[in-house]
Order: sequence, then structure tokens, then C-alpha cells
Amino acid sequence: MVNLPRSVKESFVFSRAYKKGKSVVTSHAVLYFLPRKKGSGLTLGITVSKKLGGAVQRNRVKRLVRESVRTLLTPAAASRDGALIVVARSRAYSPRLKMQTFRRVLEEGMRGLELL
RNA sequence: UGACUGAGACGGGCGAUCGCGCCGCACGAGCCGAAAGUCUGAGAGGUGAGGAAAGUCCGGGCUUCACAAGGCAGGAUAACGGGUAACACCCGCCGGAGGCGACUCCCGGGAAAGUGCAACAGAGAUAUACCGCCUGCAUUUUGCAGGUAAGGGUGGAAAGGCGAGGUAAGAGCUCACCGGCCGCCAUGGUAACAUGGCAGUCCUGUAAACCCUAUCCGAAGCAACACCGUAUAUGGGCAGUAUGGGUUUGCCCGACCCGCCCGCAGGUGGCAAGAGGCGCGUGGCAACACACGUCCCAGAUAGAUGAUCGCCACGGCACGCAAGUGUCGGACAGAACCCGGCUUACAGGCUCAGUCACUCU
Repeated sequence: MVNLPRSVKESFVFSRAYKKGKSVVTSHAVLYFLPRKKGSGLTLGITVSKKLGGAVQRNRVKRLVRESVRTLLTPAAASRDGALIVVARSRAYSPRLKMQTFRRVLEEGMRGLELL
């Protein structure tokens, strides 16, 4: 287990990842990985659209994504250089949403991106 | 005990492990330096969403721009007195409406300045005669002319109500009483107003239709604004060639775009000590004000406040005579410059004051 990666702030990183990054589609989210130059480290970007609901619902999804990624990341994966973008799909939120189901889904996606 | 009414506070609690933002502390390393300092790392500690943080509907503070006074246009408000930084808010009170009552109300200037409107129905909507009533003439079972708003019918509303006089029949036509309105006077009240008296007037509604009256209002917002930095980011390089392909409304014109790699810039202040919270006292019916004491209580910016457990409360359901056991569940909702209100959403229980009904003593 490692510390949480820094967050992606630049919009061009997001758009480049959508266009050129490797992607994996899962039931709750779409994951993209964009390799970047050496020494930049791993960064995490999360996108949750307003379709999911109000600020409370969107915040919850973002926190679950962050916590899942934090617990899933290995030191080897965390030391890679690139941006991991997680886009929550509109069905991702439900009132009964549990941490474990989300973690399982993201694990599947990260294996698909060969991050694990 | 039941059914209500009003006000207020709350919005699970404690603990463990891992993680995140911010704050100052001590430590190590780097840089510049005489020093103060600055940057980064790991460490222990402190602290970290709401009653509505929401809607952004009013009112302020603060900031920048504009600005002689004043007028017009436009907008807002609307009994009276008070509170406040200010308000469309709050408190008190007045009149009206509703409720047996505690209380409640998205009830509150002017219709006697003027204009407009009043659908449908109805004869007629601010003036009119359908039926009826009365008079006259013609005629004989009705017709014509005139008078009439008492009766019928229509409507939300039909000339204020009722009685008497009066009359051909009637009519505020006249009069008494009652109601409304306007004026004056007296008493009470700071006032709105209430009560009473005198005189007048005989009086449709609508101002959320225009309008009139009084009072208030410069504009835009923290993405404001100030400072530092960056510098044609519509950037650089490579490849490629086009009378091509794509987007833009089906077509034409026009406009814009094209593959790969590198790169892309923002930061600090504003900004958390405030019309501040809590306690107590004084004044006031109250809103609130003042005095004293005490506390410091989020500050992010792709935006922290999270995850997993344990125990205890709470609520529902099942089992049980009971103690209890098992199981399921936790609303509305996330700060973004800061305050005062309003409005809307909300599981669940709690406290205080009061009303009505019934029962018991």
C-alpha cells in the first residue's frame, strides 16, 4: 500500500488520454492510462459527470475511486510514469454502493491496463 | 388519556487501524546568505461541513468603475409605532377574514382625479322595461303609447336594508331606525384606530388593467480587486501534399480543422477576530440594545473533511408470559469573500408554554 498519487489538473492531459491512452471499460467506470515522460511519476484524474447526481453523490463516487486506487496500488505500479484517468459511468452511483464492489471493479480495470 | 396550537434546540455517541487538507512546532537535507529567511522530506501534535452549507429571491459589508445639484424614464415597497448596518425581514399593535379555542392568514394606500373592463347568462352591468304592476287609447280576450324598479327570472354583483308616509302604480320622493361613506367635534391612545355625538350624502365591483399618491434605489461583482511571474501558446520540431478528407442544416457557397513527437503558467495577498459564539447582568411587553466575563471555532482551488471494523444508544419486523434474542434500517443534503433574512427539502425523536374534549379525585 502506498500514498495517494497526485491529481491531474491539466485539461490537455485528459483529452490526450481519451484520444491516445489505453482504455478498459468496466461496469462502473472507464479507465484510461497515458504513459508520460520519465520522472513525472503516477498521477490520478477522476471525472464524474453531473448525470450521477448532486454534489453529495459525485463526491462519494470520487472518494470511493480514490480509496480504491490507494488500496490497490502496488509500489511497482505507483512508480510508473503516466496518468491514470477514471471516468465514472452514470450507473456507478447507487445509495447502497459499497466500497468492496467498487474496489473489485477497479481492480479488474487496472489489470486490464497492466498496472497490476 | 386523546386531539391539537405555538416556540426552541438537535440531526446518533464512544473507540481502534489506514488515508487526505490546513495550522503552527521541533528535526534532517538542499540553496542563497553575515543573519533573518526560503524550499523539500519524514515525525509527533492540533484542527477540519450545514440547519438548511441548497435555491440565489431580497438586504448590507467589502472592492473597482462612474458621479455637481436636479429632472425624466424604469424598478421596488405600501395601515401604524418600534428594532436594525439595512431589508420585501423581525417585534408590538390596529382593522379585516378564518377557527369552539390556544392561535393562524401569499389579508393591508387611493375606485369621491381620470380612463378602461365586467365574459356567459340576463330585458338591463352605471343604465335598462322581458314578464309583472298602473294609466291612457284602440279593441275584445289581446294590441299600441307612456309611467314604474316594489314582485319574478339571470348573475359573483341589479341601485344599501327594513318599516311608515306618499302614489294611478311606484321610487331616498319624504321621514324614523339600522348599515356604509365623507366632513366636523368630544373622549381614550405616541399613532394607525376605537367609542360616542352632530351635519351631509343616498352609495356596484375591479388598482395582480392603466393610472394617481408617498418613500427608497448609480453599475458590476472575490472569476471583484492588488502585487509578482510567464510572454505572440493562434507555440516548436518532424513527416506529408491536397482538384484530398472531415465539421458546420439535405445541397451550393463560405468559414474552420487534419498525422506523429515535444511543450502549454500560474502563484501570493484579498481569506477567516467577525454587525462572531457562549455565559451572566441591566433596560424593554417584545424584536433588540448596552455592560462585564470568557472562547478562537474549516479555509480547499481537478477543489481536503474519507475507508474498514468493534461496542452502545435509537426505530421497524419476527419469536417470547417476561427479562431478552435474532434480523433489517439511519432523512434532506457538501463550505468556496463574509454577514442578516426569506423560500424550499428533511428519517427520527426531545424540551418548554398553552388550548379543547373526556375520565378520575
